[in-house]
Amino acid sequence: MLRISLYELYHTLLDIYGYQNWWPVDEHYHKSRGTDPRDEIIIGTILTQGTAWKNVEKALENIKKEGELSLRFIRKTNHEELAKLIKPSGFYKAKAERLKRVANFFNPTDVVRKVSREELLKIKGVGKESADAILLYAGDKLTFVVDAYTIRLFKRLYNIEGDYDRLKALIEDSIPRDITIYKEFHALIDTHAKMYCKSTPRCGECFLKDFCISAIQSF
DNA sequence: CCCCAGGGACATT
DNA sequence: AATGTCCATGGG
Repeated sequence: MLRISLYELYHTLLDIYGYQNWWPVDEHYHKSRGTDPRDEIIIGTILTQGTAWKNVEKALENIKKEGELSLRFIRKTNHEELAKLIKPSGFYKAKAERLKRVANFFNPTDVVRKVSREELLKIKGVGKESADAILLYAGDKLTFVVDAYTIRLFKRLYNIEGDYDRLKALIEDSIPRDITIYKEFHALIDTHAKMYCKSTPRCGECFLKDFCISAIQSF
């Protein structure tokens, strides 16, 4: 028996924070250069692994400044140069290799809409969250993205334990099967987790405390 | 100084 | 199947 249904949670977060419009891309950049904005989403997905988005933005700016924010640029740039450009995003040597593998996978381009989750998961460096993020935000495929914030919020709010696929299935079965709602809900969860349901939560100020199991007990 | 951030691979138990 | 460790920069 949930104190607040998942769909009510979605609407509550939407009322408070408004539309997040994820995934953020520089539309003007891609329009003026003829590059694919989906490339930016795929690149950002790898760069943000275990890393604050602020640091990813620095890396993306470096790529724009010194090269081109596209998968073809990733393919033609050597490892050392690529690693140097993405250094601010951390884990840069591993991420340079992951970017190369993903960029080569999406060659020829425009297969992102047809690719399956299983195929993406075969790429070393692409786990469940990255695969789902690419599918949902770059491929407009109806699949929900679970991340560390989702697991933390749902554990506290509902006492639902992690396990990626179980949580993913639960959410997909609890809200309307709509691409925009999937995109927004995931983004809203992250926004709320960053502002209130942080590593050390600010339960006293949180507007969800009356619905939250953890807040009542200990915070 | 500490902890944490839009994860994932790999080793250990 | 769970848990630990490493990868690494930058901000609070």
